[in-house]
Amino acid sequence: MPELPEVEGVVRALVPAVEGKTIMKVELSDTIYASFGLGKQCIVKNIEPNLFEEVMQGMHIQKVTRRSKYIYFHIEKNQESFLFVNHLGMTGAWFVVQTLGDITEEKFRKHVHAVFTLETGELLVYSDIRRFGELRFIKKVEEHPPLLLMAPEPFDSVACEFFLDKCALPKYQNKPIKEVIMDGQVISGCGNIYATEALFKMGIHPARKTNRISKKRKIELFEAIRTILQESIEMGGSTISDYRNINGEAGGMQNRLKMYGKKFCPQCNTATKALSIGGRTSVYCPKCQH
DNA sequence: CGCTGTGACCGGGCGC
DNA sequence: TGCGCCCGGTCACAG
Repeated sequence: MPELPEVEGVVRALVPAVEGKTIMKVELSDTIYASFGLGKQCIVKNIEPNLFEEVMQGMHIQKVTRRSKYIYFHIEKNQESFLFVNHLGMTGAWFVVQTLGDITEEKFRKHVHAVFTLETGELLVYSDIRRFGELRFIKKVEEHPPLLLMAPEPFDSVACEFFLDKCALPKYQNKPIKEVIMDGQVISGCGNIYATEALFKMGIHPARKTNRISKKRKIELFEAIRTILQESIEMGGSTISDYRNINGEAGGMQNRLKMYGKKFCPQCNTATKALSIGGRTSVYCPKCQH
């Protein structure tokens, strides 16, 4: 499951591999075409697959950046600039290879959905096992309102204050803190893994009502989230199931996780508990987290 | 109008 | 072996 640190790793790998190159050709999977025929929009959103292939042809990739868990390809053709936005969903992955056979893992090779042939002859490949990811071609972010509603980047100087302000709103006050910190409109890029870790580090029960945490502790919690996101970026992200970096390598952060997916608390050895908060499994230590 | 709750999208993996 | 169900990030849409 790619969260912010994993997406950051993908972007850092994509930058030197594709920036400055031109897309000569795009081929989308039969699955994408078939879904469109059935009135669905598998992976490619808000545009007909054949039109997507056509419009992406000849696009020059100027920059690749990350915004929350989204990857922005800043592209340009005939002096006109566009945005090609990707979310990896649960199982999306990018590869830059000479041939599709260079993708070593079969499960990724089996689920290739978009192949961009670059001017160098290399293939920029998007693979997505569960197809929860999305590829979106837009002129500017305003075209897709959810992108405008995202909280500031957690490393942005205003992010903590933004978080505190959101917590004070009636709609968030009475919610479990874990649900609030995982809300992309409150904090950007903090998914289940890092929310679980930060709450454990802080000794806060995931179901604790947001307004039952002092401002001081909220600030400390925000700092804990920011710190763990930073640590994970430096470790190359967490490889829990299907996340791979662009070279097909796993990250190293999963070995440092203390609570996510654990059966016993690493501090007191008590059996962990799990409950569902906001529809997501939330693991915690009943003795260390209150 | 704003907020809340729910469904939809998927296939790997696991339990029975 | 085989089947059915669970999981999850995000958004659309219903209520």
